[in-house]
Amino acid sequence: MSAVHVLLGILADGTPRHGYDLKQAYDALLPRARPLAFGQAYATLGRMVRDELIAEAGHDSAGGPERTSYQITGAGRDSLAGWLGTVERPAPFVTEALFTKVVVALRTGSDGATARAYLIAQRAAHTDRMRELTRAKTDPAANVSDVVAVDYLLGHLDADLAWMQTTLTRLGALRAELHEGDHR
Amino acid sequence: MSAVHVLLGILADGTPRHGYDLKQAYDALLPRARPLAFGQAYATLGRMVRDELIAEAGHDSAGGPERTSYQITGAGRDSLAGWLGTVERPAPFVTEALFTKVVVALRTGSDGATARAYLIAQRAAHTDRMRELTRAKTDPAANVSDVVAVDYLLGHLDADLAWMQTTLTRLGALRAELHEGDHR
DNA sequence: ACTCCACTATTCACTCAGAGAATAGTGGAG
DNA sequence: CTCCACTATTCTCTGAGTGAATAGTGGAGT
Repeated sequence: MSAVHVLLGILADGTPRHGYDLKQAYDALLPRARPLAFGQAYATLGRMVRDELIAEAGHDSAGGPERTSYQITGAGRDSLAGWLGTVERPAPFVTEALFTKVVVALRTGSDGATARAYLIAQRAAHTDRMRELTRAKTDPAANVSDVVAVDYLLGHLDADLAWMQTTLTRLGALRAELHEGDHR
Repeated sequence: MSAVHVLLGILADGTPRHGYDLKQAYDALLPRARPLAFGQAYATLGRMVRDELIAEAGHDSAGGPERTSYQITGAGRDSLAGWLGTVERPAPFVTEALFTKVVVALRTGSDGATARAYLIAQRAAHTDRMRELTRAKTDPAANVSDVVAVDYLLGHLDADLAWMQTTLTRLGALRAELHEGDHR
């Protein structure tokens, strides 16, 4: 995921901010997302300036290190509005390692033992993680933002679990099909 | 997703193959995954040779362009077995644009209209895609491999739909919380 | 016979994501 | 008075991902 539009969203209220501040705001806005690395924040801001989505809004070296503030431009607002107004293409590809590993395990091993063992171990890891997330969700200190993010994760872990379950019953057929070409 | 382990899986039967062939085998093994670009295939093979996961198994220039075959090494087999034997960390982060867009839309707009409109449009796109995938699944020409991949996608699209539905009812609370800090 | 096209096969150039280390100044704890 | 934590930015490096360039072979048409 590109950080560009999130940063534009943070800058959309018009107040200029500098890189360090934007990194912190990013992490605060999306606490369950992968933290934005500093290096990446500055690199992204550089590209955004180049693309005229943001512009420098002054340097400030008073009381501390030099820092550069950025503010959103008209093009930046347009880009943000365009992104928010565009539907994401739903699930064009299977990208997850979960799926890939099962296929490769079946293709590699002579019997389905590796794939079966993997699915069973992964299922256990999934249920553990779901317990952990459920705890986080019912925590009295949980805010709405957290609950919404955790619900997203829980829903997909549950979808994984259901898939693993039905795939376990299909392993034989899948294995046979993947090795079909081997004996011709 | 790194292509390394899939390529190792294809080479695991011991027969040497060259880059073009491996790219084709990759796409045939994972037809619902993002196709492996040629450039990426050769770059990945280069790194695998460097890391001694595979080794050159001879050049062949007879009847056509020069081509280099690769075969898996002992270290390559170890790496593949290690990968297949390791459980994936389940859902450490929310990485999807679906989630991010809703949060940014709420944080940006003064009312929740943008977020609501997005969720409704995305819901329609999701149901369309699900119909398309369901058709592909019930197609008499569908093989097991395809059904398993499509089931994976359908499960996650369904999880998205459920999340969108509950998030729509929570938009007000979420918006209030995201703008909390603005008036202090 | 000649041309154009599709296919096999590889390389190159380029952008961006992601991680980590390096630099440098400020303010506070002990 | 030193050390540490924090603010703030830059630099370096690997790898993912895309697209174009190069080059030879074989076949379909006209």
